Amino acid sequence: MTEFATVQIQVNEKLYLRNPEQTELGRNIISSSIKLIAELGFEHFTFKKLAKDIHSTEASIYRYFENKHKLLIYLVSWYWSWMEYQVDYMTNNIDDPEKKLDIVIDILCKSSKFDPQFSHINEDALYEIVIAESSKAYLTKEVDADNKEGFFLRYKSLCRKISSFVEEMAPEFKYPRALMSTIIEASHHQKFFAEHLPSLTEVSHNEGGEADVSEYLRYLVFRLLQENK
Amino acid sequence: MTEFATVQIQVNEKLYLRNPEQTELGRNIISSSIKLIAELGFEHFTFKKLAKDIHSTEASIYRYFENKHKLLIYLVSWYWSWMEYQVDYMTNNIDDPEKKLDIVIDILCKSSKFDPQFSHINEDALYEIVIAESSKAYLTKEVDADNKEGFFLRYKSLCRKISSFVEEMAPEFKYPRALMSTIIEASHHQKFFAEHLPSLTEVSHNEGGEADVSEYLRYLVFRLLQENK
DNA sequence: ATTCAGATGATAGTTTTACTATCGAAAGTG
DNA sequence: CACTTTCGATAGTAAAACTATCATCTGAAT
Repeated sequence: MTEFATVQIQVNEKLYLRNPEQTELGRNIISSSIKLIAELGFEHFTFKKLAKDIHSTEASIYRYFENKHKLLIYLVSWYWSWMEYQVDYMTNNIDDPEKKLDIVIDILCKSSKFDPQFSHINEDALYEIVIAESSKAYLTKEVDADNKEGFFLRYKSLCRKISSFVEEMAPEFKYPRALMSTIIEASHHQKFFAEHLPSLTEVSHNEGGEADVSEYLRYLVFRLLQENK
Repeated sequence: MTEFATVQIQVNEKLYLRNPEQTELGRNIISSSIKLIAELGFEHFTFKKLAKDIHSTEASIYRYFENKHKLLIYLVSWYWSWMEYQVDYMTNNIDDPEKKLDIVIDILCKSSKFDPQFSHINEDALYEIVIAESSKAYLTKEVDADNKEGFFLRYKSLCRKISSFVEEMAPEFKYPRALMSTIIEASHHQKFFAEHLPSLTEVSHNEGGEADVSEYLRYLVFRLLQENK
């Protein structure tokens, strides 16, 4: 624990049985699960493999998370919370909504490097998980029950925040929320397509070349909003 | 078998072990799996439940499909193939690319009623599956191998076709493929959000009221392309 | 120092899922 | 009528997804 003001990333308490941030084992679970899910994909990821990786047992992991789905929602929520913090931080003291949206797109596409300062969280691996697995967090039959529990508040909060920038920039525009959720989702699947199904997009996949996705999204957003100023 | 010219919906032969269209059991597998996946969600759907539903056995089902993931890809591919047929049919003899794109959006959002004429396929249930499960077909670690086998040709073919309309309408526009894949994906998740996470979109969820999603997508597409004529 | 609660590890066991293998009956084909 | 293909029936395996119990260790309260 440092004595510096640390960023507080908030996730819903109902997502875990014991707070993983507060113990060594908990932090090991988080950091190893990020590594393993990114590596194996969510379907092939199991608590048994996780236990083996951190030299612990399945039973111990079940004391932190009810099941791997809740763990996934936890990781994704953490990510949204972290994104929102970055948006707050980077748009602080900026008034021009156009500039703010520009920054948002950079953050979403990870074009900007922002020091994570979370030692046990591999941010790049977590981003990979968000791209390929995050939609599985809500694309289930339990979505309504999970939503009632507040599991998606972080996503909704981020979407609300960035759509408020849209409203500032283009008050007449009718679809700020829809556009921002479209942009968030598109930032993931366009990146996935670029890498795996390239004929579905003009966005190209260069190592570290995230500029492309953000260019596309920037074009899309500003074309749409400039008319509605 | 009728003697009328029947629509040929093509899916990759490697997706199945035995062609399900050619036997009674095969068609039962298809129609019941559509019903069950829509009802239970893909995660809770098993071959055991499917077998029970059609009064057959697991072993028999495994003679048609290697596993439930291939079955999902089969169903989704069938859907893309069917979409492309509808696009061909409905845009036939139409020259104006703007009009063609308008029709495409209607078809994607199912605003247009088009007689399926496939007795064993419940089109509405299949559409539900496409909305909530189709991205799971490619969001896996096996995506590159599956793509090499040609499992996603139907999606890519549809995307290629409708982006050619974009190119016709706005030859200067730089992202026809990306825009069309964005629109296809958005047509699903916006509908999902409208129903389950409504704060993520302005699109509203009225019974049968698909007009909303298509209105949003139409606005998006034509705003973007009208500048690039 | 002793006790006590909480956290973890070790072990074992259950149910369900995802398959694979074998066999025999039925049904259609040459 | 032989022959092949299809399907159902049954059984079995390996792994996944948990649940339960008990012993140990640690740190805090008394």
